[in-house]
Amino acid sequence: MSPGRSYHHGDLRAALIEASFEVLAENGLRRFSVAAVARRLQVSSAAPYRHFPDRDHLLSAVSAAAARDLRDAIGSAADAAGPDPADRLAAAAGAYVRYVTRTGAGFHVIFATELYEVADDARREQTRALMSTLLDLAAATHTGSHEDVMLLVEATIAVAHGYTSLFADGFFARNARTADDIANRAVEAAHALTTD
Amino acid sequence: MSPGRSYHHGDLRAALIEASFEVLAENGLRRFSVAAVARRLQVSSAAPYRHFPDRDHLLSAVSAAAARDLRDAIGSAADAAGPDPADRLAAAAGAYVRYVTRTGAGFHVIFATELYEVADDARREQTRALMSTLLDLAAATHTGSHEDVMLLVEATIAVAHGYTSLFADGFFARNARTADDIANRAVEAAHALTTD
DNA sequence: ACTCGATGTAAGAGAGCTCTCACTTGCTAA
DNA sequence: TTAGCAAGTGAGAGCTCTCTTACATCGAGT
Repeated sequence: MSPGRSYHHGDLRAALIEASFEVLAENGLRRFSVAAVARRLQVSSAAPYRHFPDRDHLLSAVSAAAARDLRDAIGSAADAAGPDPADRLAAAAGAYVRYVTRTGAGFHVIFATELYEVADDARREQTRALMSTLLDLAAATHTGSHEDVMLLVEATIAVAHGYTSLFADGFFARNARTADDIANRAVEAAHALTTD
Repeated sequence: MSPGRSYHHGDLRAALIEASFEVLAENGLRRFSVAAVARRLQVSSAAPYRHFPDRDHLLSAVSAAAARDLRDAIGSAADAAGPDPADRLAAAAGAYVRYVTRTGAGFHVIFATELYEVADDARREQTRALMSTLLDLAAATHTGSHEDVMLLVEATIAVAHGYTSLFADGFFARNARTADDIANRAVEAAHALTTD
């Protein structure tokens, strides 16, 4: 226990979620571990289990927080993009790249298969809201069936997630791209989806 | 050791690479382990180390094999798509989705950051050849600088990889998509990249 | 002041993984 | 035929991880 901090942490639960983002950003989901999060906060490796019954419930809370923050980021980016519906949807792709390269928590975390069995109403609500926001942005671009709108959302996410994932895996390393470069290219590619 | 098989395997090296694909397809890169590959072949967990100095060198060999097979798959798909250059490049995206959903070994494996330090000329050559094939397909779609061609290849890969990655993470589970559905949608989205 | 519940710790069981080491087996070539 | 070597094996060291258990500490309410 470090001096200057009391025996009790204060808000370890929130701190665990925050530190989880840092671990995800540094190590990726592949090397995410409860132990690493505890180390980062300099608490014992048993401490997290006071707040989450197991690793997957911690990840579920991270997923919920990521869905909420990502939705905010997408909303802001869309508003900044102006009134044109196609611009607004494409801006969502850029926001996705920027958010996920910064935090490490993208759709692969938010919708991770290991969370399917975790009962967590907060997470369900946040992911629903996130999808709802994306569907609204897509629906504004053209009149189409609900199915078509969903397909457009999924295509936009696929573009954004593809760029992000390849960037995280170092695929663009030789070209020395920055996250902003990649985000801009994702915006451009996403835009192409609505003008074909 | 199972009866009917001699003490020596015959070609354990090749079998390890093949079994690695199966482990990747089932568990993903996240849960890939040398031990799991050895178990699948019913050899001792020490046996793989006769053929590969460490886990990363095994993965590097898998990467080389994946790059070679993926290049073949892309070449075949392009030829099947006919003469139109845009169709041929888009077909590569579909081939990518089909190959990677089947084998689990996509660009996240082929260009995995942990392989950057592994000296493996065979892998370097196969990845170079794969990129070369993609660059040729992209170059045929329009006259542009080498840089522009590279951007188009990267965008195409991003689309294909995004769809594949989300599919693998179960994002489309509720829509009950098959890999072929996803591949067709990737082709369509990739096509949009060349007609904007 | 005192108790009690919430939240921390230390210790460790049990599992899986990477990789090593000494030994064994069986093919190949002299 | 037999020596030598490539390629197996079993055992296990050493690491990290998840999660549990028994105990310690602190703050809040009586």
